[in-house]
Amino acid sequence: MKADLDRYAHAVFGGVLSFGGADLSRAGSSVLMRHLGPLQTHRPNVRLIQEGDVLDKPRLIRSGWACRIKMLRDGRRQILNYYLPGDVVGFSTEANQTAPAACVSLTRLMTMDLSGVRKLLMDRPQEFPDLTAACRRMRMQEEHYLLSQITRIGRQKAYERIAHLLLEFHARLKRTGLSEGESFQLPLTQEALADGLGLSAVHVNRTFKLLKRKNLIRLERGSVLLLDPDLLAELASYREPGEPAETRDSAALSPVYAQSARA
Amino acid sequence: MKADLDRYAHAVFGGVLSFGGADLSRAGSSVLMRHLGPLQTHRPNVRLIQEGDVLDKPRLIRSGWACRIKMLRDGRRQILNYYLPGDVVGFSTEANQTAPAACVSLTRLMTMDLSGVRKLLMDRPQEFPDLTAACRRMRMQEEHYLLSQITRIGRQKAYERIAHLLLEFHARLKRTGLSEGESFQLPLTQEALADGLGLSAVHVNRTFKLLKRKNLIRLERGSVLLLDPDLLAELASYREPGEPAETRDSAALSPVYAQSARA
DNA sequence: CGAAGGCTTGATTCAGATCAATTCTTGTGG
DNA sequence: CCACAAGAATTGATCTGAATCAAGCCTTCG
Repeated sequence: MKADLDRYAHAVFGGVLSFGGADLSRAGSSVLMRHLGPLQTHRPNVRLIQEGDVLDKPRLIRSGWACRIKMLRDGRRQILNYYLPGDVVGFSTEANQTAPAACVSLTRLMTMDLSGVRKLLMDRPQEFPDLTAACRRMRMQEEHYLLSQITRIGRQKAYERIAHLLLEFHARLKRTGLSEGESFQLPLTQEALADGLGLSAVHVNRTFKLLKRKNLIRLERGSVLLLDPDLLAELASYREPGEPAETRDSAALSPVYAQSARA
Repeated sequence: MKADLDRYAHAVFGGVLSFGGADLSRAGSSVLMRHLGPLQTHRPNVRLIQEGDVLDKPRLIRSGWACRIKMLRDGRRQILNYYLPGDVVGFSTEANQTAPAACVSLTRLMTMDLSGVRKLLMDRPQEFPDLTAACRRMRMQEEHYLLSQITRIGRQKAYERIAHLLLEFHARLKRTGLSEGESFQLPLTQEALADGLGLSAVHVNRTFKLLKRKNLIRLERGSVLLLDPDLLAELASYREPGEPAETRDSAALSPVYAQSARA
């Protein structure tokens, strides 16, 4: 049991707190281990963090999915980002920082308290350089996902959004060892996807149908199989984090200004 | 001229690096002053930072507007966030951090190099606690704006998006002293707004017309007057940063789970 | 003055929302 | 093990907000 936990924590943290395949060292991982709190279970659709809460109780997600949300007055819901197993919610190494948005579980969830790790990193960060670096990569990751989210919902079609998000999920799960080849478990309802994608649940359903008809994906009992990841990536303009953009410099700007005179 | 610059820098930095009205101290501000690089001018629609660039050349915007963008293969453009006078672009206190997105000028721009300040904060942060704190608030701000952006384009109607964004601009300019009562200069083309709002330029134009017809705003020669900020805020679900959400807890979740059994 | 970019407006189309059933799953208690 | 209740998923019909296409019309500004 202890050994099992150990292996798991290393895998998860190596994947999630690392960026671009760089793993947490064995040492860092075991430091982590010694400061993990007990496992805790949460029901689906429960608020883990309220908007405005002080971020002093970070939690590592061991299993299940969560997200951050913003509500509009009339009940419309926007999911800002998703948290997958291995992700950390409510984390900040700054004192008194508050949550800019609420965090809720989307499925049944198992989490572990990370307050101990947080304390370590706040009190003597220089003693844990690789944990500190991992935190930094984690923050960069999160910003990357937020920017992707904006691009998806701002400028992409329904089928592009879905393809793009599925590719993101696949890549993230792969890094924590939770995918099997080109398939993975997707425990979200179509409504939860819709609220992240800026679409209606009905349209998510229809777009799934379209992607299935085109032989791009297969869906069965909560699992997704990407039948043609390259084509999907192509049609969703998907890029792995770190993968450089094609530099069509002129296209980025109004054509007129591609050359032009002084300011 | 020197005195003028001094005053300006204090005002701008006090506003922008501070959060919720807390100003940079006179001391911090003057430290800053002594480490500002020379003024530099940039034409409109010029790339200041490429995606992937190392973030070692932060710049303070003295005048003009900029933004971060993501391009899709076919030329669609999504503006991720806007930078206003007083904002800082390309800033990171971490070594070797790279830009997750390109940054371009939207108007003619005047900026000042902040590499000196960055060096200070990386080498001896503890000597400049209020600058360090200001950086933290700046990061929080930026995340707040990204989350607002997601909510706007994900779940709001065109008129809500525009109202919301105008209110955000007004609040941000007010903090740097660049608004006059309920009016402010908006030097963006409707296309630049459209690319941030996930709309077409034509529809932005029509929605402006609608808001004018409803006597909610007035537009003239690049300036915006908010005729009824409270009503605008109401209909756009706009909240000032820090203002708590109404806690309609049940509405945030599927109705069914408002009470319910064990996990 | 002239040209270019930006703004405005009309006409038309279309992607996606909404409304309304129906069916499929899944978990539950008897 | 079965019946059933509650969500989910699916599908059809219809509506609509916003995109697109296409002109004109203002403003700058060199």
